[in-house]
Amino acid sequence: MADSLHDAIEARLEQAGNRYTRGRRRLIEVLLEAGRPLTVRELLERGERLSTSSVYRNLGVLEASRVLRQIPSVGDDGVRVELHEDLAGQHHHLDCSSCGQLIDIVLPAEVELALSRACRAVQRATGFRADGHRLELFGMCRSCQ
Amino acid sequence: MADSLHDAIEARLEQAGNRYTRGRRRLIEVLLEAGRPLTVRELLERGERLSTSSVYRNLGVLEASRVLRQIPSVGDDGVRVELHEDLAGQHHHLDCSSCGQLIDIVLPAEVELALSRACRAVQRATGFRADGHRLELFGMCRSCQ
DNA sequence: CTACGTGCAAACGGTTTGCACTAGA
DNA sequence: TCTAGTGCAAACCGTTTGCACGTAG
Repeated sequence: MADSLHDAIEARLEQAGNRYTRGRRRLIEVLLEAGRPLTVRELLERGERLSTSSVYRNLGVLEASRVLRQIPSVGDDGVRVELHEDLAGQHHHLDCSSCGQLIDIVLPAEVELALSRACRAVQRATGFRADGHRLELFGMCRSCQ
Repeated sequence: MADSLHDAIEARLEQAGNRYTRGRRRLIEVLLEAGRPLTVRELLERGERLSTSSVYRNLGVLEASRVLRQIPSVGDDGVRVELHEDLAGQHHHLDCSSCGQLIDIVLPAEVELALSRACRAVQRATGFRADGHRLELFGMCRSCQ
């Protein structure tokens, strides 16, 4: 599956003047295998031959090349990382307050539509140029209840 | 205005077995005066006689007593703090990618309604018990454009 | 050859903690 | 009086950086 995904990633990197090196590919593959946002710690644990500093540097490069996205978190386990929405499809997150895990969800089209309209309304009303939005539901996942 | 707000805060603290001390009151007043989410650094700069460790400890207490809320951020300036939604009213945030500031916004009731319905739909579909939601619009504020 | 990428170890900085002291009921 | 709260300084830990080496083009 998805050699085309790697091709798209390489294209974005090269467009930004960067290479799709082995280390960067390993990082992406760990992320794809997980199928959910991972912390840097999780990336390092799951990936072979990933070093801390290169992971952080590559997060910067991959984010600037619009391949990845960093998700802020209140917890003490640092930033989480996922594929950019252009590559992974538009989705949002459930944030379990008990186990701290993020779970991907896709909202009904009508809700996304309402959100997009709200963004444009805010833009007209406040002058804030909204490039995107993030919705997070917090609560407790099925297995933690 | 809003002695009743301080009364409500005191009630919540006492319900959780804590006191509404001077330090905690000073922290709340700095936050009220700002009228937007503040970082810990900003709290310390604006407040007289606030010490780092007490601020962090009090954030924990005030959050556990449902008086405050911490907002995660990707930036390097740490967590941001605002009044709990029960006290401040339901609202969301514009996140300027240039200056990093968070701006409060209130969404049209119809959008909030759609979001609430979406939460319940997710609950039925996935078993995730959603206690609340957070929407963030990112882009660039009027003065940074 | 030359610039980009990598790994190690040290530095950095936001947050937490140990401990002695203070204040509120 | 007695427990909760506070301030200082040190510890902690996620993240960044300097530097020497490796690698792709």
